[in-house]
Amino acid sequence: LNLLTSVMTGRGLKPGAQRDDPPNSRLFVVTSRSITEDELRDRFSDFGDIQGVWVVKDKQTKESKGIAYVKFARSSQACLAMEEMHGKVLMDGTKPIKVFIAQSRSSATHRDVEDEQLTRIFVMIPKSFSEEDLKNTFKEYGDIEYCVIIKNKFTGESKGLGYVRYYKPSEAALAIELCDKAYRAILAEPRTKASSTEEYKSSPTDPGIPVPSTADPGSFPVVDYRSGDFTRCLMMSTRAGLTQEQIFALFDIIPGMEYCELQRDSYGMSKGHALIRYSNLGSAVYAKEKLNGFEYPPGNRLVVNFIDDGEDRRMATQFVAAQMMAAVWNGPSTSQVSFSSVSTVPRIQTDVNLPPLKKLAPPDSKAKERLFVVFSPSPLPPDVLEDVFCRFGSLIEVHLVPGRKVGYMKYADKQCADEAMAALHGRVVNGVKMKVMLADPPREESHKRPRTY
DNA sequence: CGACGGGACGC
DNA sequence: CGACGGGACGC
Repeated sequence: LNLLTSVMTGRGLKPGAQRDDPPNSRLFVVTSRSITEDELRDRFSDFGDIQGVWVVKDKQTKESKGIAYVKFARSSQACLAMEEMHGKVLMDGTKPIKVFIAQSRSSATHRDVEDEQLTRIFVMIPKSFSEEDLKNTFKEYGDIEYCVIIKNKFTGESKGLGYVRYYKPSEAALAIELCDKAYRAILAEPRTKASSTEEYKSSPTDPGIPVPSTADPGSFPVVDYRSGDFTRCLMMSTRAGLTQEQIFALFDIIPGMEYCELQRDSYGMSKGHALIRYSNLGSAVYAKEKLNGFEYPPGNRLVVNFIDDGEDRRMATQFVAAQMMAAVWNGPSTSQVSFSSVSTVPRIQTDVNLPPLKKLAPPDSKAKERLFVVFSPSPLPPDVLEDVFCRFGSLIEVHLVPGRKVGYMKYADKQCADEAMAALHGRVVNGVKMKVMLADPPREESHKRPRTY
């Protein structure tokens, strides 16, 4: 009964975020001071289920301040009302009203919520989806301005994530409300500060602090090569207008460069960054350490980061190669570096008599069995785990739980998984003891994520 | 003792 | 410019 009362009057709601539940379902309306709540309710009720109307009034005089809030049950309703009512004259002789999606109460700012932030959604899609597939899937909710699938920049392979830009906020809201939950559609964050993850994974080095070009030969930077953030590919950013040839010459100082390309826009102008790939991880690690923060030309600091090239992480242990290079490195004059010693470093040290490597099962294989692995004292790198756990056949993938000392091994074949467990439980690999058990079935319910409509 | 649930584009 | 009230459940 109380719930019903709250819904009908818009009162009795708990303070804070509850009032904007679901998100973007409340309107901020700038009106003439003579407009009443009843008039607003009357004019806005065509667009959806109104849960409350409130005209802000002066504490003393009780006069309207010309501001009102209209709460709808759904974001799509609020958006539709905004689209239809913004600019309307509610009463002769008064100014046209302004209608915006209200900022959440907790929001610090009072800037208007832009349509820009309300028309683009972010979805999870099958890797096999083309942009055309994406468009066809989401066009039923409204006209689409464009669709983009996030792809690996090197292989072109889809990352299973996409953006859909609608023309109207109500369309994006409808898509989020109505599309299959498997797409996990949410409003996209505005694309300004160049994404989170890729940058997040990159150098913790403060770019404001110049790094001397010549590191002391004996010491090697402390980096956690187990984090899986290292690949052979680097991204170099520069503010100065460097040429392809300059960049090539710079990164070619480190042996093993096999690809170097200055990125250009459609007019052939430099975009201020270049992609560089080395033949091995050690070279890439070393190049990053040497050239990130390097001033070239003097006064222009280069920024060099790893980028995910989507390759497997099998070569991660070649990290040791970087340390060896550091040891033998004598500066740019030394152009030949022997890697012979590197190849003799054994990848895996274990008390297990390991079968030979076997191919992985296709990534889309159905998991028939999962192993739960506990590491002590710390988890092994994923590439080492893949190397070890693939040898019993049918391994689909290794999954480490971030921040924990446990992981899951997915197998396409039960027998293979059981053999791996029998062979590896209680054993030690590279000094890490492993418990290998059957994993509990994944818990089914997982719709905990708050939805953004 | 040790449990999974996700997510981001590059002017 | 134009941004946040009224009222007071029941573990």
